[in-house]
Amino acid sequence: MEGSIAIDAETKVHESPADHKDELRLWLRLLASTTLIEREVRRRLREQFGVTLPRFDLMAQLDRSPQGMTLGELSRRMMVTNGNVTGLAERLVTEGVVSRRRAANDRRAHLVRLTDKGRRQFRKMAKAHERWIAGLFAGLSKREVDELLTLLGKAKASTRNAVEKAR
Amino acid sequence: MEGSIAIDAETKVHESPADHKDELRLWLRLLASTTLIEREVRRRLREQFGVTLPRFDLMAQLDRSPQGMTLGELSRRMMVTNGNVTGLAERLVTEGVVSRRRAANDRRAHLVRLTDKGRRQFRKMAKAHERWIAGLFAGLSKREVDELLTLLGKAKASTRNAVEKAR
DNA sequence: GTGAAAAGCTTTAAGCTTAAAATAATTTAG
DNA sequence: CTAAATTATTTTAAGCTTAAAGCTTTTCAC
Repeated sequence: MEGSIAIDAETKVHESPADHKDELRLWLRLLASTTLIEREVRRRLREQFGVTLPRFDLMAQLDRSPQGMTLGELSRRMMVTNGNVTGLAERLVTEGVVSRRRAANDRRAHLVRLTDKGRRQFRKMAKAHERWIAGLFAGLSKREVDELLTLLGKAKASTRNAVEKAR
Repeated sequence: MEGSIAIDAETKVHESPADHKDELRLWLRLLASTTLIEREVRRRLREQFGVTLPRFDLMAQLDRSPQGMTLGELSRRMMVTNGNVTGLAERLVTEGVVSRRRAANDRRAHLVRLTDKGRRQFRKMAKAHERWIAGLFAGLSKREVDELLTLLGKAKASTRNAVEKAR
């Protein structure tokens, strides 16, 4: 059984440009799942807290670093460009939820961190956010959540590896 | 077996604000995986074809509908707002890869479709795109790809269900 | 048929995001 | 020590994206 399947797959590879439909479907489904959740989270953050997702994300990073973080580190963790973080942080400073000052040792770098107000606001939002996410995944068993975690971990590793090689 | 697990879960809910860390980790990992792939695809589309991801996405939808599609249908399939599609389509019409005309029966609606030039361009990009995706997932076995497809299908269903209820 | 509601689309204003180029400070090579 | 390379960040221009408000056309209830 398994043998014949493998042979079929091999045969296909040789008789025509390999078909990668399953991988393509996987990518489309991954993207759709993410978009669906992201859209809902965005909506609730706006309606219930009047905040945007990027701002919430930035605050979430800072919440884990009480001592603050440089803009560069923020942009790496958020997987967005430097310029993006510059503008986002600026708006959050204006709002008074983030503070910003020069780094002690390196005069190029700037440290940002949550203000007390920012931390209070974030903690409140984070609690709701965690409940929302649990609710959105409520149709999955604990086992399925674990499997997804594992498989997505592999997918991430595979992607990183391929991206690495492509350079 | 199932009973005891259910009781544990219940107990947790009562003794402390339920902890949903695994679901949260799952969401963060899902988002990270998607972002990683999306960033790479975006980069290659730009470098190798001088096209943006949203434009590629729009063309991909149209490629499946030779008879054309209304802007509303496009926006639903792409999971973006109407206004977004209006602008995107406009730029693609200017480029000459998409055509646009009033619908025959409904004078509110506009049908867009790929021009011959657009279709040729898209097909070329789509081939490369399919290879890229296969390459990014090359570290996964066929079995793992299938499992991910299944689990993500469940995740999508779970999300849709939760979003539905929340209204 | 007529008025109200819904559907399809566009416009607007604001904010997000990127790539690329520029500036300034630090590190490294020789 | 000095020139070159690297690092941290900002700026710019272009495009993407959204929510909300508005316009036009169609559908629905009566």
